[in-house]
Amino acid sequence: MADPRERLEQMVKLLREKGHRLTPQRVAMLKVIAESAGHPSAEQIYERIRPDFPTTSQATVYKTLHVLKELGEVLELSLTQVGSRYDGNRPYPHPHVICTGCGQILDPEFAAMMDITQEMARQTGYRITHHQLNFFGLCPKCQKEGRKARIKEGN
Amino acid sequence: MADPRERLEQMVKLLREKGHRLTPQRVAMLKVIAESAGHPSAEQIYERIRPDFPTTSQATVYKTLHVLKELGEVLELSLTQVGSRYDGNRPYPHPHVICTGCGQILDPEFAAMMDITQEMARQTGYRITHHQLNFFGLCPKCQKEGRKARIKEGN
DNA sequence: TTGGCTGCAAATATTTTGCACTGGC
DNA sequence: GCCAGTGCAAAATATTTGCAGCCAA
Repeated sequence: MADPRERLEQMVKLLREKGHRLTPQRVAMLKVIAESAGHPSAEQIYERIRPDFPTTSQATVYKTLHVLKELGEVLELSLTQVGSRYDGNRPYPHPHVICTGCGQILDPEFAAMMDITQEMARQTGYRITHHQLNFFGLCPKCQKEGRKARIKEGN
Repeated sequence: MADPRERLEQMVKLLREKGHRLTPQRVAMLKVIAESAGHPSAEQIYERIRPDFPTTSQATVYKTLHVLKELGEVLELSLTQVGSRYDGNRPYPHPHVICTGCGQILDPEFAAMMDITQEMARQTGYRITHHQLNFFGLCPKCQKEGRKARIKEGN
């Protein structure tokens, strides 16, 4: 994971360059996103800035997330059964491994996606712009504790 | 694509075996699913059986889809921006290539997913049960017509 | 000064659920 | 006849939108 301070500065700089305003609420959000090692939901981001900005609304969180998505500074992980999660550290398509027991999300190493994407483009004639690759299963801890899947992610 | 008649019989047989009832509405749904070359939404299935069963409700469609998912007879393709699509012909995880211009969905050939899944399991210690792999881009036709992406599928 | 941003509320869209009634087996 | 399935409506979820007032630049 990148250094949170650097990451924050990057995002601040880009927002400025693109003519977006840096309100205190927005900066607070950026901090949360830059510091999150995991994959927070909009709700979680909201809860984390609420202590400092009690009047903040979810709408503001969603609106800023939308801006950040458009600028390519966060990746939205669309998980139907759980809602969206946001990754501000690796804002480009990459695989995720998701525990259906406890909800933990990992970012495994996997370099071959570019080749596979090209093969798909060749096979279909599509001009492919992005992808999503998610694996679902039980993490080691949930296996040990005999936990059952709560999230039934279909695809 | 499998022969629709055979596919229908398969599903009918399994529902019977598992003690599910075969109501006329349900059989109509099974037919639609077995005959669909594409990836219909719940709504589309609903619209297709409505002429024959005008009082049918969406709830019934969703409930039957749920049963079929549990029996492993349909694959649910969770596309956040468009809602879920259902594949009754290849009810196991496989890649999809989705046109963000017109919504067309293809099922390309790709054999290596098992190996990749094993590699992910090895790397993370997860017991992986299923996955989703979607590619987004413009189909040849939309490229030619200069169409722009309408669906902005995140990941 | 001003237009982007905020925050509240209402709207949207999709899927799920409760429940009385019906009909498949 | 029993009970799963149906159909209507209401609920639950998650996200988006409208708009009046505010404030970062």
